[in-house]
Amino acid sequence: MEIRELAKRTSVPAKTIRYYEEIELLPTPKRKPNGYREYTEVDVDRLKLVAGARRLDISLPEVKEILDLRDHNVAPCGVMLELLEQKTDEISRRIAELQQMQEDLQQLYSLGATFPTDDVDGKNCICHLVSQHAI
Amino acid sequence: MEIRELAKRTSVPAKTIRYYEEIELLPTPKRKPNGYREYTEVDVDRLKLVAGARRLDISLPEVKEILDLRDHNVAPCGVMLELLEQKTDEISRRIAELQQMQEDLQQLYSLGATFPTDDVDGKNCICHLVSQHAI
DNA sequence: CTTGACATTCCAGCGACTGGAAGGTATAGA
DNA sequence: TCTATACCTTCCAGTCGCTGGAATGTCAAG
Repeated sequence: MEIRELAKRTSVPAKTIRYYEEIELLPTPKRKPNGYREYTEVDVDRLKLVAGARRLDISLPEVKEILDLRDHNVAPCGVMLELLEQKTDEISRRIAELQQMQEDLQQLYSLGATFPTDDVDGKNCICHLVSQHAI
Repeated sequence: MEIRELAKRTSVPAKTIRYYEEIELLPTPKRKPNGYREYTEVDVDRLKLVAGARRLDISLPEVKEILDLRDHNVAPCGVMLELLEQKTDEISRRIAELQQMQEDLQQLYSLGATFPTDDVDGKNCICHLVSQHAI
């Protein structure tokens, strides 16, 4: 199949597929006589793994690690499990950060909404509150 | 004061201050006879606003918009309030996304943990589950 | 007189794409 | 046969918000 069909079957843009090839995440495919890339079901499987991992916020170097194991006939399942656990932790931390930020924003907003909105920069300005919003 | 003190008083690295100057977020400062940048309290205030806004995940172009209003003696409080509201929405959405991802990860993990970890790529592999993790 | 801690400029890289230009190819219809 | 279109190819540049590093200059202390 040509790049377009691979793109369609994996929901990965053709442009991104070429990029993955460039960074050696995908192997260089065979070419048709006209120079077009030609893919097989094996490529579909490989790219689906990449796409699934990306959806779980797994980085390209991490995906590459998994694929490299597979390419050397080593089962990557252990590493993948570790990775999923690690991502879970990272995302928990990120959620907590965002929730804190959410609180800060809402507090600033409700305080700022009580101020006049025509103070170019006195103390009665939401901007002043933002300036004071230190670590 | 020199760049190092401005950095210290705002917790913004000197490197970042020069970068902000380059993208015209901060005005080009006066120079001492030796060529060193020289800052005043006005610069401290301005940079504190930038730093506070950044901590609330407000983008540099958005901060620039605020500063441009102030530079033209227009009170930016209205725009700032809108921005805070908008950020709150964005972050809510982001949190929801991450929570969904968290669920997906945990589901995959608990299912994958019941599989053997030596399957190079049959169906009994966490990697296979990840591949199937479509949109 | 040297050491160290600053300062300056400029260039390059991160991550994960994405956009666009310039050109080649295949197919369908007028 | 011409042309429109919808692909394909390569290569270069840009996104965002910094950050690192090299090469060079300046200044104060010991």
